[in-house]
Amino acid sequence: MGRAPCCDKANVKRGPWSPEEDAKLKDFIHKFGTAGNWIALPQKAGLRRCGKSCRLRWLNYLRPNIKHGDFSDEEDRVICNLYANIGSRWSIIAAQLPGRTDNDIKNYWNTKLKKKLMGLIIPNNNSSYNNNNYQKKLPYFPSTPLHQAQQNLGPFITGQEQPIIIPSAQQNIMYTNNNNNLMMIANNLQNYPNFGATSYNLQNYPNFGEVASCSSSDGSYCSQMSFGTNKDIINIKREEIMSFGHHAIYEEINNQQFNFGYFGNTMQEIATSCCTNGNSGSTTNSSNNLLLYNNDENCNKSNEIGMFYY
DNA sequence: AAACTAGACAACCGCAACTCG
DNA sequence: GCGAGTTGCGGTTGTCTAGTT
Repeated sequence: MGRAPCCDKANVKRGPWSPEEDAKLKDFIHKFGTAGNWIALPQKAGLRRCGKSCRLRWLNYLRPNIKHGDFSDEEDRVICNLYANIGSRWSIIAAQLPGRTDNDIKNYWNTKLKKKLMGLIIPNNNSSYNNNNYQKKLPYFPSTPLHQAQQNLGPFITGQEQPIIIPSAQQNIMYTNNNNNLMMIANNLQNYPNFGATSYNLQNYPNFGEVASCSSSDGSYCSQMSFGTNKDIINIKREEIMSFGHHAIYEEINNQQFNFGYFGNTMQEIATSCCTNGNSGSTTNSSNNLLLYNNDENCNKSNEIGMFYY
């Protein structure tokens, strides 16, 4: 025997709300509030609706101070940063954007923002390679099935396009992987044109503008990594990072730990840390390639997510 | 002009967490 | 501590509309 339904579906109206229903619900809540019980509310208010439906309609559209319409650049930035950090926790993200609802943000992300970001990050393999076009040198950062990943990586593998060169001596690379949003950051960018290019591209994009930076007191190496927006910068000292298990970086939000990224002095170190944190990374042969995969629940390499040369 | 398609967004569903007796 | 009822959340589906064929 399953759970009892929350309402009698046969006698309940579904679909879009009419202005009359909206007015009834608004009027009732203004006069009596929700009385702490959404399930009983529709009957009291004279609505042939499910209590859950009433709650949703009120929270998403009828309550005061709801903001509709286009999202601002600042809102884009907040959504992107939070999504990169905590994933699809829409209610937490909505809490940071006054007037916006979780449903609104979820729809916006799924229909617009995600595409906007992917369009900037995935290289367009159809156009000719141009040394001055840094977009073409960006690492491959998609959340795509393997076959599509291979398709996109094809030109790199076959040598039709230049691979991304990451110096093996590269220090303090940070590789973040949160719900398939990936980015790669390195310190001493001025010494590494390719990473400088990556950073340049990301920083030119307002939503990633303040995502991350490395700094040190003497500039010789990265002793501290910052991650976040101006409002919410998290500084993690190198010693602290290295003291985390497997070089993984965690952040606590609402008493829950979220994986924040991986840290290592070499790509091998990053691969090792990825392996122990839900992904797997491997170095292949002597050509200094690094392949990263998302693991499925059985720990099989199921989804190629990135390929880097160094 | 009709049929079709894609995008946007509103609404629903199922499940887990929470509350309270 | 337990269980029923309720709420909150995130994924998914449904509906509407504008654009295209």
